[in-house]
Amino acid sequence: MQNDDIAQAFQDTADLLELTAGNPHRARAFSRAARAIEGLEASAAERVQAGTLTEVSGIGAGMAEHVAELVNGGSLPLRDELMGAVPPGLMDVMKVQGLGTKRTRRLWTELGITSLDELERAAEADEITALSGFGAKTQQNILDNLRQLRRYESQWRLDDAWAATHTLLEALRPLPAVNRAAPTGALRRRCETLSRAEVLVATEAPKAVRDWLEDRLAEAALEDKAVTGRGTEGVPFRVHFTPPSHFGTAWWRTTGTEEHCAAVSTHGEVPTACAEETALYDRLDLAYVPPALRETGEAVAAAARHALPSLITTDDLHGCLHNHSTYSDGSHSLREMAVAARTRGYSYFGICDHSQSLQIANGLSPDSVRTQREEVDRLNEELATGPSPIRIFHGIESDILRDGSLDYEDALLERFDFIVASVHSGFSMHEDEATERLVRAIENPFTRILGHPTGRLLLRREGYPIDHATIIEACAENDVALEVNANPNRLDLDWRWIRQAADAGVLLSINPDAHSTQQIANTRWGVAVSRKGWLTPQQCLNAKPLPAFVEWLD
DNA sequence: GCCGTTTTCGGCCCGACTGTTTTCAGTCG
Repeated sequence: MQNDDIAQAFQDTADLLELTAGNPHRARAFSRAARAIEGLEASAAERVQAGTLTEVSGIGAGMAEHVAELVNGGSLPLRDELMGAVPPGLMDVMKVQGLGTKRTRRLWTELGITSLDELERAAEADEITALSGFGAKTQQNILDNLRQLRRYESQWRLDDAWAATHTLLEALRPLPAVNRAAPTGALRRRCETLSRAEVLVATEAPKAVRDWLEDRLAEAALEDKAVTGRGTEGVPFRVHFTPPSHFGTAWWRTTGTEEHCAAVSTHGEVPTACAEETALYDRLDLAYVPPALRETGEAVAAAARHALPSLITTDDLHGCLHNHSTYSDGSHSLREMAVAARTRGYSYFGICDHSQSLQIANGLSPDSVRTQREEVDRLNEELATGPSPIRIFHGIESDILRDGSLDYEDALLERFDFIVASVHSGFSMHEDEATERLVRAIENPFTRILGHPTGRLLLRREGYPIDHATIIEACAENDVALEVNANPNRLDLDWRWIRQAADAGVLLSINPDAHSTQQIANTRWGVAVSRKGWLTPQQCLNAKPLPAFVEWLD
């Protein structure tokens, strides 16, 4: 059992305790334990066996016992018991933005609402305003956010779809009937969200594979040349079959959008029996188009001129900027984070904890900034030698305040090696308001990178609206890099704007926004979507080798 | 249910924002 699964069970327990009017402090303890487990580097399951789980702050004997029950028995009795005390649809109601445990409880106990459908009906019938504290505006917000949630719930995040696909492929590939199996469709194109995961299987014995999938997938349904169903975590799948001799053609046809495939077809008759995709593009005298670029027909024109760019890869990255530590809301110490970055082959590392305004994330006071500076200096002496030295740059993720200013006095701002400026509060802005706020931050001489430019959380929250062209222009004029936040919840800047930014001469910085050592690996998602934005290593800030990065800072 | 330089009880992350009511509760980050 993974730490994330355990953390989810604990967070559910916390919510259920509040929904059933249990002790709110006990609920908070479960919430705290969930976050602690989520941030663990080692497996919580192993630590509970070793008896070292109670060493983690926030986990006492009781929580360790709950983890043991979950790991050994596969379920959490307290959660199951609480779950039995509330209607099954109530947890869905709480997913609506603006509905927490208290309002959800009142909707349930006072209006008898137990599901999303009932909530929608009650809001449409203007029944919710009958509750004291619920006005017309709240009712309309509930309705709007419920419909937004419905749109989100038919979509899956790339990382979740990827994990479910990995699980399926690991089981599929050893089957004797399977010659080859690979991700295809939107998943292979690395779309940030997708409606289903697709897999292509090369086999001489499709019936055997279909029978296996019918047992393996939930809600399995057979189609002519495919099987659909749901895999782990409910991710919807479509598995296509092809004879091995036609694998390349089938892979090509299932990967690209219709628009891309049509554009390729204009260059000649597409061969039906290519075993490899590369042969297909060769036959049409086109350069091989990486799956990331098969969204539109645009790349095909460049492929015809054999002028496709050499897209960035994770191996091109030398630096890892924008990371958090225990100084603010990270799970690992500055030293652990820097060493983890070194282990992953980076030659420089940027620490960018939260600034003072972000109290919830333990934002750094000016005193903490100075203490952290001293530690950075000490670590830089320690880690500068050895076979793989790494240099730490002292940065900060400064909040962009309501008026567009940064979060410390200039005298302190100028002491950082670099500053990532990001918005963390006051999201409900009109486009001109948000754009002006960001432009002011970009024009601040201490800002070097604009962090997660729209603040979106994929399938959870829309970003604030910005005029991308104006932001890009301001970044170009002020030599400020744009972040491609690589956290799979964000992937912000959206890849659709990357090419325009790069063409305007703006450097893109692919930043993991890591809050733990494991999350340094988020970078892979940032690289994946940057490739969709045609990004080359030359256009990426942290693909610069250390001396060039230092030159850029200076 | 956790924690402890008030150490076995008593408090528990903190401020902005929204929509409501008219001084505040709930949610979010």
